[in-house]
This record gives sequence, C-alpha cells and structure tokens, in this order.
Amino acid sequence: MSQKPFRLYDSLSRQVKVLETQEPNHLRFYSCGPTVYSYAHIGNFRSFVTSDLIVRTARAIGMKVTWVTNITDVGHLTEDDVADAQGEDKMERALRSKEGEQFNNVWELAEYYEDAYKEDWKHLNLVEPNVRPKATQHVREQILAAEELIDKGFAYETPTGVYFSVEKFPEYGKLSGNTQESLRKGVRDVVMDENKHDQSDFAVWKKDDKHLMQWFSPYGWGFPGWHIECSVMARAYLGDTIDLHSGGEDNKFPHHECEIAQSEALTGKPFCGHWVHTSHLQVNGQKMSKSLGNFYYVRGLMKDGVDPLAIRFALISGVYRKNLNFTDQGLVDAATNIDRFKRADETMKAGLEAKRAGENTLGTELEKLYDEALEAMCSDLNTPVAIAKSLEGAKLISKEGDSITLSSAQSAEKFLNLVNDLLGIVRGSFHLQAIQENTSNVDSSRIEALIQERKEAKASKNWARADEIRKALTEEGITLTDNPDGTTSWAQA
RNA sequence: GGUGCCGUGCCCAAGUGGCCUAAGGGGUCGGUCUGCAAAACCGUUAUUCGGCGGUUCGAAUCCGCCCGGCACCUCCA
Repeated sequence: MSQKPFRLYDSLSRQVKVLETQEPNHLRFYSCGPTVYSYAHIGNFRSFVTSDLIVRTARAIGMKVTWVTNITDVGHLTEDDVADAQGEDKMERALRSKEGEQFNNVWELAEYYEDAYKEDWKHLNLVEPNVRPKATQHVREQILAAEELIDKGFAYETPTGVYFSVEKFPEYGKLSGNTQESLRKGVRDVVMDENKHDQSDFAVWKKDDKHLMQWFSPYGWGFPGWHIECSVMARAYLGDTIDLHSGGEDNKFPHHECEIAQSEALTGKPFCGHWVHTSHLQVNGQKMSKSLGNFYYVRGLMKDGVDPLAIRFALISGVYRKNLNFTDQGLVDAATNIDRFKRADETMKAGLEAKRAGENTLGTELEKLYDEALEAMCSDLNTPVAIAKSLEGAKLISKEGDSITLSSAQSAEKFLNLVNDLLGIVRGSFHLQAIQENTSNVDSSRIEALIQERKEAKASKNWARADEIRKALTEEGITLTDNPDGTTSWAQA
C-alpha cells in the first residue's frame, strides 16, 4: 500500500522529519515508562499519551508497530537526574513515607503502584503495548552489559561501582546539547566522587550491600544504574537499532543521553533514528512539582466525577511539544466535547437499528474529514486540528438526529470507529456512572416519589407546584431533566 | 550563568511568508424546540496575532531591539 509519510519532530536533529523505519512498514518503538514508587500523575500520562498517539497514528497509516514501554521497578537515586548521583533511593523513601506503611517491603510497594499504573492506563484509553518489560526482569542482561562495557574500554570499576567514561564517547551531548565542557562546569557539589575519572561519568552499576533491592554481580552485591535498563530492554526486544524512542522532556538529559552512549558503545551501531520528547504539563498556571504538591492523579479526578476520557481529551487538547496548562475549566470544556462524540455515537447506533431508507448524506463529507484528521496527526501530531475535524464530523452526525438513514448511519459508524482508533476519545472502556452510583448516598426512592408527584402536577397543568419541586431538588444538588419521551431523569451534581 | 521554547478574541488553543478579512472548543448573546427550564440544534462573537522598528509586491508567520511568561541544566514525564 502507498503509505502516507508520518512527520514528527526529532529532538536529535532538531527538525521535523519523516519517520523512517529500518524494516519497511514496521516501526520499532521504545518509550520510557514510569518508576513505580507512587501513582503516576497526569503529567506522566501526558507523555505516555504522546506515545499512544504515535502508535495509533502509525497504525492508521498502515504501519506495523512493535511498541515496548518499560516499568522501572528498581529504585533509583532521587538525584538521578544528575548523570550520576549519590542520593536517597526513591523506592526506599516511598516505603518509609506515610503511604508506604501499608507495604511489607519495596517489592510489594512496586507491585501495588505497577497495578495502579496499568489501571490508570486503561482508564485513559491508552492502547496496550506489545511488551511491558520490568527492569528487575533484566538485571542479568544489565550486569552483562556492564561487563561488556568494561571489556570494550568504555567503563571502569571503582570502589563504589562501575562507571561509564564519558570521554570515551565523544558524541556524548549530541542529544541534549550538554557538551562535556559545559557539564564539567555544571557539576554540583553533591555528586563529587573522587573515585570517578571524570565528574560527568555516570553509573552503570552501583555497589551497595545495604540496598533494599540488590543483586549479586562480579562487583559484589548492588543494583544497576538507571540508564542501563532502557538500553538493555530496548535491545532485548527491538534489536540493536530502534526506529523511535520517546519520553518526557526531562528524560533528554541525562537519561537518554546516557542511553545513547551506552547502547552505541555496546553495539557500535546507531541506537535510535528518531527521538520524541513531550513538554511538561502545567497545572493551573504552575509547574507540577513535589515541592508545590500540586499533582493530579487519574484516580483522584475520577473520584471527583471526572470522566477519564475528558482527562485524556484535556491532555491532547494542545500539541505535545508546547507546554500545556491543565485547568479545572479545561476539564469541563473537555467533558463537553466528549459528550458531543458520545451523542454522535448514540445517533449512529439508533440509525443502525432504525434502518431508515434513503440516501447516504454523510459518507463523502465524513471521509474527507477523517482524511484531514489523519493528515493533521501525521503533521507532528497536531491533535488540536485532528480533534477539530473529528468534532466537525460528530456534529454532522448528530445533526441528522432521528432522521438518519441506514446508509448514513453506516458511514457514521465507520467514521466514529476510525476516529476512536486514531484519537481514543469516542468510547472509553470505563463507565463513570458505575462508581458514582456506588458512592452516592442520596435517597433515590424519595427523589423518584417527588418526580412522580411533579409529573402529576404537570399533567394537571399545576406548573407552580412542578417548578417548586424542581427548584427544591436543585437546591439539594439534584438536577431534573424532562426527556422528549415524557420521562424525567435526574442527576447529582 | 549556560541552553531552548513561547506570548493569537473573555478563557483554552491551531496556524510559522500569499488559500488568514486567523481553524476548533468553552463561554457570551440571539434564535429553534419546550408549559417553563435543561439538553440538543442553528446563528453570533479578533480588519487582528505582546510592544516598537526593519526586510518583502505581500508578515501573526522572517530579522533586530524591548517587555512579559515558561522549560531544561537541579526533585519531576
């Protein structure tokens, strides 16, 4: 098939370029997953959604995609964003925190947050990766990689661990622009380690027989360095050279820079042809940070009655390379839009059942709109335009209402399926009402009785009494809606 | 200090040299429907793109300066 070019910004060459694959029509894609020491927040999910959209778009233009996204279940040093750091371990710290009290050990803690992450993943309607490896399943390969790096002269052993020698890899800095020169100047006091040949050298293996998660290696007890896990897992599942690698913008340095150095040192081949980095999400105009404590979680928002599809919509309502401000108003706007899709979906389904004869008034226009949406996605994931086109189609479908013909409904079904496959915002696998009904403490029989009374009042044209009942319930936070078929439904605010 | 990004209507947000008298959404206002509402549907809402100057036949889009915001280098995707 003639394949549409998929244009994406590449952080390495710093330009938008067509995504190329080594094997024709088969994308090998690796994206960095979370460290499971806490719930993943919506900022984490913004970058996961970017990866999800890449996979969806690639498949929509007929590519085969092998997608690997890891789970980091080994604790890392909390200051691991310095290429090499000494610091407190994230997992260990989480275990000692208040939330950590419920776990017997770090392994349980990691497992708990891993499950939570997968649950949130489903709620946000992310497509399942082909492989979701865990760092702890690949420690053996990480040790082998450390040995090989030493053998090849790229790494050396010290009393504290095995370190990658940055000066042996002259291209270090090509991704982040952090030259070895500028790094030397930028090194903080905390990471001074006189055993290292150069302060910008980073750990491949840390020696530590006190660590809560430790493995035995030729260097004694210890645990792997953070960056080596992704190098090893990407290679294990996707080969020496992968087509695409993604992550949050903060991963660019040091994580991805170090991955490139290690992988290319090991294989002697280019590690990855295309790099994608998602900008950080801001919340109500502020950056999300631990110190500000302004994290939003998928489960927390859902508990407040937010449809997870609306969260997803809000996350993709701006292009991934620009900072996006996540606000309460934005969520409300998103929910309204999700409803538009759901309504179109209902109109379509009703039309399929009614089997009304007549012409197909939608087909041509919907096909054009979908093509435009797909084209937008192929232009560096322009989600706002893709959404605009999809919404236009949804409006056309809804407009048909009860008079939609069978052939129009069939075109609508095709369109909505395609849009849902591309953007994942038409149908969720999760039904919000289910949890809301469980958590509701409202006396529904009393409300039903009042609705019945109001219905009788309406029948006898006693509008005053009918409005009085509705007003009283509104004050309790219950909204009544009179449906066209004469029934009245209610919802809790 | 180094590096990079951004400033578009009341709000969110595309567009990065002519198809822009600037997409789409939210909100507003008006209408259809409804006993009245709500919802839905239809229509309305920027001669203008932070400011000033320049390049060009032509700029929101390129260049310069200024003002404002943000990100990474340091927790965090």
